[in-house]
Amino acid sequence: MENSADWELGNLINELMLGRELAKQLQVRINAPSSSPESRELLVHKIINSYEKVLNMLKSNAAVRVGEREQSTGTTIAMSESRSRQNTGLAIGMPDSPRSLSASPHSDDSDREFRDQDSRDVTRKRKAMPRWTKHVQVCPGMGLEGPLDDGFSWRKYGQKDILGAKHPRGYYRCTHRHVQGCLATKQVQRSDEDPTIFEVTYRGRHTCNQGSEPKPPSAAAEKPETSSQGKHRQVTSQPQQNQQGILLSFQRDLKVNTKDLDSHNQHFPTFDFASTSTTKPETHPFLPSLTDNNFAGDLSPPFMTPLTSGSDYFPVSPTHISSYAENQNSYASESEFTGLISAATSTTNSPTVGSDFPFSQIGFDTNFTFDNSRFFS
DNA sequence: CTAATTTGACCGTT
DNA sequence: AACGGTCAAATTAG
Repeated sequence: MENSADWELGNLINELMLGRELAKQLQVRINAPSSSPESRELLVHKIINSYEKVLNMLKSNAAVRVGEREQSTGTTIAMSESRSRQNTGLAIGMPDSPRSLSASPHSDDSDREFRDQDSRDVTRKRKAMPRWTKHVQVCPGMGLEGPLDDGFSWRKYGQKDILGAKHPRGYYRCTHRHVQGCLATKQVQRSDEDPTIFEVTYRGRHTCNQGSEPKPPSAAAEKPETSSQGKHRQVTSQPQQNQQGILLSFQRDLKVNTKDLDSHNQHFPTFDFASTSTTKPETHPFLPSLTDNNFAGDLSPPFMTPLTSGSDYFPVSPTHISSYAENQNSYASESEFTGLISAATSTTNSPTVGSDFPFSQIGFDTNFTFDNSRFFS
């Protein structure tokens, strides 16, 4: 954790220096009557942005700390996902209103009375469960395989249209829930702005021993969205790799999520999850390294494994941060926290980091976080 | 046949 | 009342 802290500190300093620089420029222009009001305005804008970035960093940092503290005292907090409702304007117009015309003659109103306490119980337990979100990005080119194969077997138990979200959210629970009482659960939601990104919210930790029953490596995929006709199968997967392996691939694939940034994403045509087969092995034809995707299956909340350890929040928001800032504020007010991780299936194309990363000029070290083993001190 | 998914209904929370 | 999460009957896949 210290490294990421270092990194954040570095960013803070960089950002502050940038702000100072901008302020100086502004000072110069103020004294120079020749400068246009527009340029001054722009500078002011930049300065404000700079401030906001810094504040966001600090806030999220504080949130992490609070989270850790609460975790260690036994009260778990819910780390909620962020729904960035702000659109950068380039969303693809995917006409999906999954079910609107369903008037199936299928009423089920059975006796739910005796189920009541039980379900209440369950939900209460649920509530106390840790929850963390990770952003997973699939690689457009490779299309078929879902990135969401995280090393566990999930069974879909529901899908819901979420208010304001363009895509429905899929609900999954551990396949072995009833056999082993594993209460792990996850939700998968495709990002609005960038369909290659999925927000995967995990909840609860796997208590099942998935590793004991190895399945052949599968390139199975999930397709959170269901077109009412297309059937799909979903995920089943092999046991976890050892942590080191995970760590390595994680390290390699880690990306900073700059959600609001990529308004320039070219959206590939179809992104057809539907065609993915499932439970069966099917090693991926051209992507032997597929298993790299499995890194964070049981990446449990910060307190469980070093990998996520609170450092998974990268409040990096380049140039336009307006919407981001807004979200940040709402986290703060709700005292919630979002871990944002964008992990790509391929290192080869990473639209997010790099070119437009603002700090790069000041020497941004891509190895910043996950190269140390003492996350938890 | 068994197992997984789909999908409307139910229920707790906000 | 609306929303999000879950349940479970019906359906589909293997």
